[in-house]
Amino acid sequence: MQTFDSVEELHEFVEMLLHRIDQRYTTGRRAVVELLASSERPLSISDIETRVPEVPRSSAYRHLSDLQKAGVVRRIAASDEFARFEMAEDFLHHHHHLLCSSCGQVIDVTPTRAFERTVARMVDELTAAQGFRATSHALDVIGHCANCERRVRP
Amino acid sequence: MQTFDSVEELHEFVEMLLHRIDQRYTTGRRAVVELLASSERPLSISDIETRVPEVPRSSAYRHLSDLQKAGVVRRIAASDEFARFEMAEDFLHHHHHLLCSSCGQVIDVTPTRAFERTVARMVDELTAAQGFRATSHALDVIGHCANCERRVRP
DNA sequence: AGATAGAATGAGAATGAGTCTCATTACAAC
DNA sequence: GTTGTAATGAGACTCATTCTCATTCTATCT
Repeated sequence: MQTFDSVEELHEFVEMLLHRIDQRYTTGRRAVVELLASSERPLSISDIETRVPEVPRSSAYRHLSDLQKAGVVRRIAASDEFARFEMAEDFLHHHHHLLCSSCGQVIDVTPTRAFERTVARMVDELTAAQGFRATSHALDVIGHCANCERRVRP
Repeated sequence: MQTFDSVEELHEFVEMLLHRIDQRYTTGRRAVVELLASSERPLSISDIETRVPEVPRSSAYRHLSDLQKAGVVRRIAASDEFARFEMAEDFLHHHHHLLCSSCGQVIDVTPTRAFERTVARMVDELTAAQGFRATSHALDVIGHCANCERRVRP
C-alpha cells in the first residue's frame, strides 16, 4: 500500500467505495483489506486463510467478491490454478506481474512512465481495429523467480 | 496457423516435438492439433468437446497436457473460470490477447515490431532487478468486445 | 505374421477451488 | 428496545480438471 498516509485514510476510502454499492464495512472485510494492503504481493485464498484464520473460507470468498465489485480489490489469474487477490490499482501504483512458472509466485513490478505511455498507445492501436473497449491491461512476464532459478542451476 | 505451407509440415513438426519427449502422435492428438491449428482464437474445453466429439473429455485434457509438455500447445487463463488452449507461439506469430470481461471471449492480436522491441527492453529492465529469468510475456487487455459493447450501449 | 511389452485410451470416480443455502447474528433506524 | 435488513458461518454443492484402472493400440522383436 502506498498512496495513503495512514491506515485510517485507507479504511475511510474503502468504506466510501463500499457504501457506494450499499455495502457495510464490517470486521471481516476490514481484516481482509488490512492484510491485502499490507502485503506487497498478491495473495491466494490459502495465504489469506493462513494469515487471517478468524475469517472462514466461505466468508473470505464473499468478501473478496464484494470488495472486487466495490473496486477495492482485484482478482488475478496466475500461472497455476488458483486465483490471487491484491488491492485495486487506485490503492497501489499501476504495475505488472512476474509469474514464476515453477513455484507459482507472483511478483509486482512497477513500469516507467515512458513504458506505460507506449503501452497505452499500443493498446489503443490493437483494440481500435476490433471495436474493443479497453478498461485495463496487464503485462505478465512468465519465467523463473530468483529462488527457483537458483535451485535449478546453483 | 501461419508458418507452415501444408498441414503435413505442421503434423511433422508436432510429431517431432512429441517424439522428443517419447510420446506418440496418435489419432486423438492429431484431431486436437488440427482443430487448434485451424482456429484463429483460443478454445475452451467445451469448444473442443463440441467440435471434436469423438475425443472424450478426459482424453482431451490429457492430450492438451501432453501437447503442452511437448511445447505444441499453450494454456491461457482467461478472465472467466475456464482455461483456453491455443497452439504455442512457435506455430503462430507472437501475439497478445484481448479478454472480454462480459462474455469471456479471447481475441488474438498481433503487435507491431516496434512495440515488441519496447516490450522486450522493458521486460529486461523489470526482471533484472529481481533476478527473474523471463521465458515469455503476455500483454492482456481487459475490456468489452464489440458485441458486448453494442449490447450495453446500442 | 504372431507374440509381447509398453504406451495410449475411455469411462467413470475422485479432487478441490469456488459458489450457494439457510439458519443465525449484528446492525441501523426508528 | 423492537424490527427489518444486511452480513456471517458452516457446510452442502457445483463443476472444471485430474486420477485410476481395465482395455485397446502399436512398435518392435522373433
